Amino acid sequence: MAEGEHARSSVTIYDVARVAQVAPSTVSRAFSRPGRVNSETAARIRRVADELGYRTSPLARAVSQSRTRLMALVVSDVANPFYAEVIHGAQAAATAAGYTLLLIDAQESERLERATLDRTLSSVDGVLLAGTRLSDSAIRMLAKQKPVIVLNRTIVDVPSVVPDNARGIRLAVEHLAELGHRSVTYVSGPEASWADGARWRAVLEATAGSSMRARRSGPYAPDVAGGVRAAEEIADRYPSAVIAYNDQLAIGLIRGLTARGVRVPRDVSVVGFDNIPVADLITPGLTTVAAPLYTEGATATRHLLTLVASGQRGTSLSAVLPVKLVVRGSTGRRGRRRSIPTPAAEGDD
Amino acid sequence: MAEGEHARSSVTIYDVARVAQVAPSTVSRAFSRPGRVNSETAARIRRVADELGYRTSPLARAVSQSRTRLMALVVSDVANPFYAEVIHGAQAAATAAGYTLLLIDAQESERLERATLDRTLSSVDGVLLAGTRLSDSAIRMLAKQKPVIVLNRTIVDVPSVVPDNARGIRLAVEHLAELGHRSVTYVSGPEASWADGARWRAVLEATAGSSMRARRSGPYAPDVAGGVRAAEEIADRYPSAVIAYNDQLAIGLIRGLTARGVRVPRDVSVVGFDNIPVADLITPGLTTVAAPLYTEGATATRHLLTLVASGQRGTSLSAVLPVKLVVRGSTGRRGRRRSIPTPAAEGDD
DNA sequence: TTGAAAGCGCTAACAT
DNA sequence: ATGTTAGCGCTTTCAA
Repeated sequence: MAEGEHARSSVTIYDVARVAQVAPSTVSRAFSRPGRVNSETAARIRRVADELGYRTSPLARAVSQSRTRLMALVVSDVANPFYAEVIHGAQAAATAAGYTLLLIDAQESERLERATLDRTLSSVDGVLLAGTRLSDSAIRMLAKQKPVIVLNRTIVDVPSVVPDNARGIRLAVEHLAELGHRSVTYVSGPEASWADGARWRAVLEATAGSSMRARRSGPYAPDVAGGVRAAEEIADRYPSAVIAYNDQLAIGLIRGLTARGVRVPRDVSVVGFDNIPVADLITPGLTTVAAPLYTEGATATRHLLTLVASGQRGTSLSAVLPVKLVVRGSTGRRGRRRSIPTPAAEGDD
Repeated sequence: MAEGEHARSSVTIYDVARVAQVAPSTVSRAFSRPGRVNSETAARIRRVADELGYRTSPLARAVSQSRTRLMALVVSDVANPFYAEVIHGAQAAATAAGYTLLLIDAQESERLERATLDRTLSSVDGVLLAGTRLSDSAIRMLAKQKPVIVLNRTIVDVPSVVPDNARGIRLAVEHLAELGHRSVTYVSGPEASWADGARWRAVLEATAGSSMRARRSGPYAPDVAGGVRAAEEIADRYPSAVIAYNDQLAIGLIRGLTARGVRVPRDVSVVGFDNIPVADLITPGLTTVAAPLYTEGATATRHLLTLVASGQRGTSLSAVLPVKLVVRGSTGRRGRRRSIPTPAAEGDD
């Protein structure tokens, strides 16, 4: 091998076969179906393979088997801590099953997402859509070609994995009610988001029976900057309690509010959603609905691989994962409000 | 196609060839070397391909070309925000070059890393080692088989991309000196870490000429928990200024210190390294050396693909990326110390 | 510019 | 239990 160059073509199954004095197919069997070959022959083959430094070629195998042991994981922004946890779970489950992850970061661009997915689709056994810009119908089309699981969104005929949004929001609302709050504002995320709709509906449901009032503000970008903007908009007639679409929005909200002299939780209580790691690091700590991010990724992956293995399109493979409320410092008893001119219409907060 | 099943075998190059009335090889050319085929024929082929819904198979192509357009990205923990940024940059650069990322999360396990890499190696054109448990020699071996770039670490004969640790630390030390600090403690990360060694050495160098004293504490795990532990150990004779191995350690340190009644920055100034997004979200904001995380990922990827394209083992492709100091609230003037029994030996802090 | 044929590394179907 | 042959989808000689 010339200096400065990489190893040429690798050792093939034929090389092993020749040295081990067996047919290539036998070598193949020795590696894929060890049971179907004489144990002595198998041992000899393995020994020769080791000596020669033979490595099977997953790609070549994939071509002849049309089974790649690769799965695509699509997110809209890898750097988002929400996805980080999901990826972590997906990665672990995939590795455990002998699968490898193809990471596709759509970078918030539908065009890029389609293009990349298009290029990649034939190389994978299945697709996990953790964060996607694709329309429901586009996803249904996709699901006709390959096994697909969507995360954090439900689509007719496509299996999904979602956190129990309704219960999470209910827990949050109850928590606020216990603290004496009589009204809650939902600070919403992206308009088109299924999760946002689900959460807002849950707020309405959770407050319906009680004496709590629900309002909505937004939409805002589901990041810290979006939260800061939200704070600007609600600062002059801020509510006593807020539930934000997600943690990042909540964190931005707290920042923006604090910067304007509104104290959290003294003046306003803030609840987030997801429980990303930062929630515990900021001051005050963020009270939030803890979604099992890691588990979502892992579960979705397992379901996907089940689908792959069965070769069916099991739409019944959806899951709703349990959530819980993590109470930290950003929520507190409803206090006497500082005197701020408030529209007369609102008498109770 | 049976209901509930996925699409059978896809449209091949042969199907297109038959319908377009040309030889398969011509279709192949039409897609890979458009110049080498009559433009009218090419147009016809493209039209037929579109009508039939033909998609090239990257895998089959890879088998015959031994060029997969896949690259492996190895990290030790996807959920770590440090890697999140790096992955982001790598992903963007890879996509831009028509490459797809195979994400390998070693989950802090060398065994798992070796195993996964082993399984995957033949499927990729190159490897980007962003966070690895592998030994220098193991990496050199690896680099003999495929193009490799290491991040945040330098290894003889293997091209790398690292931030300018020395300059970053120097900036931090100068900043502390200007604030009146006369001594600095370096809270170190993992013992085996190249970056940790580099940073500690940089602390020594930066303080060498000046009147500053340097001490070292650790090693600690490079995460928030590690920082909390570090706080426990240094709390009773805490220094006036600290530089931590990385941001997570610094954040944990601040937490632990604060919990023990030591105020930051009033009692102790804390500087981190990396400038992960959280650094700006905590209270007080973390003063830190900003490493160009995204750029590191992108640069490393570009270098890797250059290597792949050249087919050479260019060890000269290493880069040291510029850093800057981001001053936030965690550093301040050295104040009068509260009376805490301090070993008499230390008179100046 | 195009076609025919051989080959990439591996697996599957059919023999023996 | 093993060998023989054909074939996965694409590319690459080599001729024409």
